[in-house]
Amino acid sequence: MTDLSSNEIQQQFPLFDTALAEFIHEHGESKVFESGSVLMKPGQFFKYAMLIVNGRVKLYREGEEGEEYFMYFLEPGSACALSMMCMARSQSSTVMAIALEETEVIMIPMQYMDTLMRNYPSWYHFVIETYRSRFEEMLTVVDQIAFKNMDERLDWYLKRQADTLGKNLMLTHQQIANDINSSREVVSRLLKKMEKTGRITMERNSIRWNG
Amino acid sequence: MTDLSSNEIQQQFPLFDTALAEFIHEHGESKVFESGSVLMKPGQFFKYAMLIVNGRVKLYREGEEGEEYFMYFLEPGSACALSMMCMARSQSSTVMAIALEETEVIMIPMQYMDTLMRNYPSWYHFVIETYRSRFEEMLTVVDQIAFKNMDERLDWYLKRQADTLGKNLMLTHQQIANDINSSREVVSRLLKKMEKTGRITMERNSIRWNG
DNA sequence: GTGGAGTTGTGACAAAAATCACACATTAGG
DNA sequence: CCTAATGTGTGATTTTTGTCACAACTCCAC
Repeated sequence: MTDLSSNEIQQQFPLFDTALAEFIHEHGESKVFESGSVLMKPGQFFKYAMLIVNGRVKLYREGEEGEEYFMYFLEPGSACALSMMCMARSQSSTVMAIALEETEVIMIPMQYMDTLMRNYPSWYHFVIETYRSRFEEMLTVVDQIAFKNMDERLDWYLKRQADTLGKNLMLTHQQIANDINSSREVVSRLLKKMEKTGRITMERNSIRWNG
Repeated sequence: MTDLSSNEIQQQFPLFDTALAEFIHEHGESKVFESGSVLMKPGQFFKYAMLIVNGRVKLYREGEEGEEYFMYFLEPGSACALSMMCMARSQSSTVMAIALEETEVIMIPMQYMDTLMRNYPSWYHFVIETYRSRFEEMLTVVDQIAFKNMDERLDWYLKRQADTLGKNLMLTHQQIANDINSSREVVSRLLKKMEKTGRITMERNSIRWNG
């Protein structure tokens, strides 16, 4: 039983019909993740599908030698595609998800997946849409790293951050470098250039995106 | 109505139960793509889910300036995840799929998706598994381009080619360079090194993978 | 205040990859 | 057999990115 009423659920997830919202209200479990806590980590086995009600989650890929690469954010009203893929524990490395703020989640136990799929058409529409949008997002990530140079990738990275986190980005150069798998010095220099063109304004520990 | 009997379908797609195989036999349409023909191209709108019965399909991403990046192969017994996502036409660039050999496909019209999802549990298990495995595959692609140098990426590329196409790879250096978005000279030099270590053997127009 | 940890700026240099400029070999087609 | 097209090898150079070294600045804790 979730903390949210079925009405509130339907409001957050507009694709759900009333019956589905009620089912989820009945069988889902509410959970709150503290800012900074791990929702998902390499090698994990999933027992729940996770729906984000509130807050913000960052997903990134970890390499074998501890490298990182930022993939995308999960926002309220979306679901964690990976949790729904009911993945078996994976190979060497997989995906890391951490809460950027206090994040409220509805956890739906795996055992209900069949029922949901069979009896609630709006559920599988939601599932398909979730997969589709994440897949598309991954494709744009591939585009960037496969085809673009650092300056363009950095620009794109900042744009995405600003789109979901707001124009005032509390990020150090080092954090950015980690997210795009570059080095602090390179990021510093490129940011400097971007400041000259007026695309950003820099302060200590933060960057303002001017678009 | 497909050319294949429901028995043959079940044989190719072991996850399908008998009822599903019959439904697909009934409502699917067989189609053969010539070697080299395009199954899917940027900006396309899908009316069918595609199941690969025979042959081999190569999927790659196209960049804005005509760059390419090889993503993965579709093999018999698998489905095109993208076709099943019922995508709306996409942005600037998306995915290209071409047949490497004569390829036999079952096309299932989109209008049956709801029925299939609702009444054939083995269908959505298949769909989920298709998404999951493609997503994982995309993640490994990201790993390579984000974290690895050209020599490792080339090695990984050749390994994958050998895994699905066999150890004798009919590829020119230029084709390889296109697939991994590098240049012919770089590929030539790296191949030379790999030949010295015995990992491959080179001939004109082909490379033998020795593992 | 003082000290120290964390952040940023910058030059010099190294490494990886792309590009340029050819030479030369193989093969297909007349 | 000759020629043109295609494929391959290799040095030299440039561009891009990563690395190293170190200075300077900010801020918090003591």
